[in-house]
Amino acid sequence: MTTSKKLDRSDPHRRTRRDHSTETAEDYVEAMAEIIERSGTCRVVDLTKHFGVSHVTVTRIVARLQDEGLVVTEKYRPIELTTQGRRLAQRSRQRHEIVYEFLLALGVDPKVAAIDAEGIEHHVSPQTLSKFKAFVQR
Amino acid sequence: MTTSKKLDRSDPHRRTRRDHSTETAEDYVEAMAEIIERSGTCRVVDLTKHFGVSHVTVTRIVARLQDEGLVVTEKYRPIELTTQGRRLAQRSRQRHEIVYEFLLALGVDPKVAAIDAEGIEHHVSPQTLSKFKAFVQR
DNA sequence: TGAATAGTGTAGTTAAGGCTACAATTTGAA
DNA sequence: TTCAAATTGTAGCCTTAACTACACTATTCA
Repeated sequence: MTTSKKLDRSDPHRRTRRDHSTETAEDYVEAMAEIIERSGTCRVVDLTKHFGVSHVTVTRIVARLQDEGLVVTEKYRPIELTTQGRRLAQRSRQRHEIVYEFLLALGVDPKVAAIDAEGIEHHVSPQTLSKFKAFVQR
Repeated sequence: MTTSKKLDRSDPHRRTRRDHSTETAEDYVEAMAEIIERSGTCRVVDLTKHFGVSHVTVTRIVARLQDEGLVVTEKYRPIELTTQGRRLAQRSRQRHEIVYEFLLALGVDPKVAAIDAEGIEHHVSPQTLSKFKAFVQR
């Protein structure tokens, strides 16, 4: 049997871990979309500033995102989002917004809400998200 | 100036990442406390089953937790929590419970709430947590 | 008691995400 | 136009967390 009780029991944790691997992608395409919207183009240095990490880290993550088909870029050139990347960015941003607005609606301070939303957004299922949305529009 | 706008801007992300490094510790001591409560002792194999990972992964994480003073163990012996470990476990469990109950109170299905709570609990600030608690006791 | 089996430990690999140091390219200003 | 500064790339190292394969210890039951 592949579906034993033991496997079922570990499912929530597996889910948690799998989410981790997409968090970075979501954070990055979301940031890129914002930066492009604000300034026209997105460069490694913009992401370096945005995330507060070294340009090396940014470069490597961008390369991975290109492998995954979310962005397109060439050496020493700005980074562009693919259609797929833009779609992911939009979904991520919407989710982020809802979580943030939800925390505000709960009475959390804007600064704290901003920090918590960053961490929480990646772990909110569609169902929970819709509950958040309904609460904001109470 | 060490507190430039750029640094402030990246603060939320830094916070998110720092949280990551303690998530595992919290998950593990929380699981250990439950297992010890339920069965008397906690062994590597119990954590292996609980998290659905290999015993090697568990062993290495337990070694790290021992370095951090959260657990005590010897070769081929059960794992015990230190006072510090027990304190962390209790705090983690309380927070986990509050998040879970909060999601239930919002109307999220128990199964979905269990999954989301796993992911969310590590990213909830004390302030947000108190809002959650207040909402449950509405 | 003395294997089989269950449980742990160890070695070595992979992948992500972090870093510094140094090399290469682009760009902007004198 | 050319050279210095800004930007990006590359090499190489660290840590965490995951794995397989194999070695070792403990336990159990025939």
